[in-house]
Amino acid sequence: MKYTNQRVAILDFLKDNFNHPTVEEIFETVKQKLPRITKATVYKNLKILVANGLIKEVNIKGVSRFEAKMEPHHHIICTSCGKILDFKSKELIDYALKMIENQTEIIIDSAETTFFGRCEICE
Amino acid sequence: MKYTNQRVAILDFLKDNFNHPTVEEIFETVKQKLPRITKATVYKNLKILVANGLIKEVNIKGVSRFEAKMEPHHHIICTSCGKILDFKSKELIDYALKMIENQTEIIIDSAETTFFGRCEICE
DNA sequence: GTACGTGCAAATGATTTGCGTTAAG
DNA sequence: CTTAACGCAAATCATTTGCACGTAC
Repeated sequence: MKYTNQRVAILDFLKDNFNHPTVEEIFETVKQKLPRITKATVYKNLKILVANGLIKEVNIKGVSRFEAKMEPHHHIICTSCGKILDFKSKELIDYALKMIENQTEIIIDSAETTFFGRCEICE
Repeated sequence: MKYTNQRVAILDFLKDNFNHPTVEEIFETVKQKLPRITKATVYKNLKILVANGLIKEVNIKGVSRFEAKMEPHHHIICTSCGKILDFKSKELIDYALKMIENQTEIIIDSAETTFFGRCEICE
């Protein structure tokens, strides 16, 4: 994979942004640095960056969002303001895996949990 | 909400089908009973059935799927054959909620967990 | 220099919308 | 009877693709 300007700009943006931006938001921001970039290029690059394990794609309410935080973690979505918070808990991940291991024959590789609620500002 | 033939057919199909069908699959099946039904009608009805709490929408790998099983449960997806299994564990749900309650100010209403792994046939 | 990536425009696919007609209650 | 829902076609929106040109390595 070549580290082109476009690719690096997308990566840099995601490394600094913890709001789980959508394709549209990534495109609009990167466009400010590289005005000639197109959405097709953003799409192609996001796919390649995901495939190379440099970013993660999360689907929230049918919308694709991206993040550069690679450690396993959960997402909490405020159903009032739409904010997406990260929630990391190794205990919870381990507990879930043990639970499944005990009750099924299935070998789990990864898990994705999304919680819905109201954040401290909105409640 | 009126219980039209189309709506009842969709509901009946989902009540008997535990494979988390997509819009396309629902459309193709219901079409056999009601040949004049269109995809637009299926879309409109799925939305209304979700809004009325009669079915649930789950988004798996960017694809919308539907189910009539309303009790909270988790999904396990076999990354080899694509099969989607249900996994119900009240303990796990309670544990997750307690974990968040202890560590944040957020009030959680619901949670959606998707596990990725290989099923007993594929492993 | 070569292969991979870019930008553009066109294609595809999913979902939504508007509207005249039909049927549920 | 009245209003919500249907079927159809067109519109919209997200994402993908093909291809000539450009650039990272």
